Amino acid sequence: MGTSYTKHTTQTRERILEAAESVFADNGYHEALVDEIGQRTSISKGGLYFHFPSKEDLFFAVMDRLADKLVSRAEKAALEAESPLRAAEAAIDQVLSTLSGQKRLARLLTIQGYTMGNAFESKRAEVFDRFARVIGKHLQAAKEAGQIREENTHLASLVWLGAMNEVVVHWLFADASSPKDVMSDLKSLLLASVRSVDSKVLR
Amino acid sequence: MGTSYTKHTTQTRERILEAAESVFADNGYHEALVDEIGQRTSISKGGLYFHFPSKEDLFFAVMDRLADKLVSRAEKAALEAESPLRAAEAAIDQVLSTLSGQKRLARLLTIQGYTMGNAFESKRAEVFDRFARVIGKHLQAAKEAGQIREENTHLASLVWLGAMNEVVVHWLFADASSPKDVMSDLKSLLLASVRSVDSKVLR
DNA sequence: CTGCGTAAACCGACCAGCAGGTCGGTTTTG
DNA sequence: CAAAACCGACCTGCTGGTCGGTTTACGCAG
Repeated sequence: MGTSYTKHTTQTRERILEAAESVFADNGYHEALVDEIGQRTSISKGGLYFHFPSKEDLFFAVMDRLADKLVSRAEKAALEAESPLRAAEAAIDQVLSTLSGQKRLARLLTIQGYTMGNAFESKRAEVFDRFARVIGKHLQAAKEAGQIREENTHLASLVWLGAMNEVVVHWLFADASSPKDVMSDLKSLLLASVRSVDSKVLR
Repeated sequence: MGTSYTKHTTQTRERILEAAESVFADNGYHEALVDEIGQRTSISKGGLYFHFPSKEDLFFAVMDRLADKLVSRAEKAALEAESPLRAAEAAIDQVLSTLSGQKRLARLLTIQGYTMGNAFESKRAEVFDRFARVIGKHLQAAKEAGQIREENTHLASLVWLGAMNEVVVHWLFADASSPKDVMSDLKSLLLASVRSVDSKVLR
């Protein structure tokens, strides 16, 4: 129960979301054509609109699904860490290495997400906030455990998130080394930004 | 010499750029109407298209102009600093406090800039790279002066830039405290990320 | 100073085509 | 057989760009 969707419907929705994800990732919101999603799915436009009321809603659904996947991955990775600070580290590690292998997703999340105009603003905020919260939660714990110096863990989580984002974007644009390759450097920078001066031993 | 534009033409161009900037900032690329730029300028569409070959070019020109302004401000501020690290600090300080007072510009630079779709990708890269380079230059100098620990100054500059960006975006979305108010916290985070462990005295 | 011719600057009604969305009808499912 | 799922030709609003024509600016000759 819970949902009253039939199995078939759910499957189809999933198929559509999958295709839509790749189309949006390739083209960005505006340049993505509903008809192309139709083609890649072998579902007619009418069929598509039976499942989603509008292109916009479809896009939102795609983003939500994506965020769900990544956030849960990150949180799962964080669970296995042996200290709060390590957990925060593991979270960004997970996200970054996932994106490293999937340029398309990375594009969708960092760049294409914006291509919608004002309507997307709140959505973008929502998705990024979810990530920020994951990081922030662990940083807060790290602070309480005395692992870090920084007081303003919320700000610190923004910094971490922003740094990740920029590294990914730079990789996408300048196709520089993949995020995975700079991971260790990046992590030491971010750790240094919050770590208490005398806690090198701790970690 | 140099340019063969008449004074009149230059003035008009400037007027158009000004109006376009605000229209784009308010609505993002796609939702911005050329006609509205016309209205705010009291210049007909034909007149607009006499000065700029397309909406896209106009947008690019706006972004370039904006980047010019900010970058030169940042570099000027950096000149007056007494050490490379301070210079880097001054640069981000300048940018952040400028944007603090102008939400519109901030939007244009951080969010709306993306709303173009694929065509804008390289432009975005260009603009952000200019900022990254300014920061990177001073960080590099700081490294050579032994002020910082971090080896990878290029990565560090991305981190700084990304952090700034995210702080601004978060401010815009969640209308949290203005960047100016978190400046000092932010700066200590960023400084900590690169500073050599025993250089507290130095700065 | 005046008139004039040329080119720059500007006008605004019109065009075109794209793509999101609709809808009456058909097929599938249970 | 009813409802859900799907089809795809068609419609329509929107907006960037065009273009023939008008006005303004300006150098120059009379």
